[in-house]
Amino acid sequence: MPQKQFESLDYSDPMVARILDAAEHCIQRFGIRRTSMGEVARVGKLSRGSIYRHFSDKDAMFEGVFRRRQEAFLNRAEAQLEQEESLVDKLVRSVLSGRKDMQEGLYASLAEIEPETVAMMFLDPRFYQRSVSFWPSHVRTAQESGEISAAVDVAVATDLIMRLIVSLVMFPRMGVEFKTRRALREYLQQVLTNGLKTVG
Amino acid sequence: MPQKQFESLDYSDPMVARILDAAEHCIQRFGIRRTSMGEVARVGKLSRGSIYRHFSDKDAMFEGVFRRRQEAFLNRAEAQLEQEESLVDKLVRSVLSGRKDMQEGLYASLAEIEPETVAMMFLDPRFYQRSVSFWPSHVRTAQESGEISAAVDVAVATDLIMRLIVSLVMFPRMGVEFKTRRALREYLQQVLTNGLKTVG
DNA sequence: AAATGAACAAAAAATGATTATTGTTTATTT
DNA sequence: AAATAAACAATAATCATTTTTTGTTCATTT
Repeated sequence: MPQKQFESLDYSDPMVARILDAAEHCIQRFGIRRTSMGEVARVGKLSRGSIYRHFSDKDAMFEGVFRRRQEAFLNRAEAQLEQEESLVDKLVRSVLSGRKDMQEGLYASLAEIEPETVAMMFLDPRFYQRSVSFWPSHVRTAQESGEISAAVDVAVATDLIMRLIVSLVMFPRMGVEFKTRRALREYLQQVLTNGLKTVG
Repeated sequence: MPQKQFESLDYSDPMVARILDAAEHCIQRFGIRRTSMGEVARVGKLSRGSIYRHFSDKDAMFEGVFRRRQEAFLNRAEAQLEQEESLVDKLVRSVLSGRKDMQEGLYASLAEIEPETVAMMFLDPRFYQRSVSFWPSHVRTAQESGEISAAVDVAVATDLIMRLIVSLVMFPRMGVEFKTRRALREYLQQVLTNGLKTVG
């Protein structure tokens, strides 16, 4: 019987949920540095010992908070993306969701208190790993519908998609600012289907 | 007579050069936080007053160091890019130069001492502004040679180019790792000329 | 004219004593 | 069985204090 490689947290465990809820609440109020295990215990109305039963240390607990958030984000994204017909529309949706999450979500409030911490997270390649595994199925669907070429390697297509999304979320403006949904869609349409060539 | 909008530093002024040399030396040894104006003066064998004659404050001085570095980098890049025949080759060259600079240059040594500072710099959109103005002429050249379409807006093409370079320098691996020069070139060729379509 | 050196108050950083937090353990409770 | 509460040494944060640094000024030197 093979061992599980990546034992995921059981977010349905009510104790785990309570811990993460409390920890997340603390992050929003005080940031990571100024939050103690005692404070999390107080907020969650549980004992410090219980936290250490579920998380090896402080880092693991906070990592759990962000993992849960990201998982929830990806689940919402997955549902949203089902609604979209084309790969381009999926990208547009992802960029807009990503931007919203960055502006309103947990990262936004943490960025106000500890911008360097957020900056470090964003530059950590692991931050994007989970999202990478999200795209290949959508790529294949787009290949089947003929939206993109079946000859292009799925991993390569996924790579480009991720780079575009990450870049457009991180830097709303690079050379051009795509203010409207339409402008963003046009841009992504162009890049995905033609690169910098136009089809005559 | 119109006022100069962006008064650039006169790097040829020997006093300015001495200050920046000393400051850069200090950054490499101690980082930004642990470097004092007195230390820079000592290293550069000049008076603290002289520094304040040329730079309004500490921030401006360190900004000068990085501006000079970036200007030098762009000048070298400009020369290198003249050698390359195609836009794709220019991108490949830029990515490789960028990666080298990040691994061996001033940012690399600062990242060892103050990673958060470097992370903050990299996420600051201003960091890329200078480089953006670098590309339009190359885009037009590529349009004239027919490598990319003349119908695509120069600013849009520049935007894509910048996003690809920044992404590939910042994250050598996203979905795929492009280890060889050839693999990187193939990827960029595909993206630039066809997007995710293949030309039949 | 530009660089220096010294003096200065205000701000920031280093210091060291004090307090809080961490991660572990144990006995006790639910 | 899982959560709690208390105790514990080791580590880390806090705080008041001292020291350094900053940015400015001005008389002196190159």
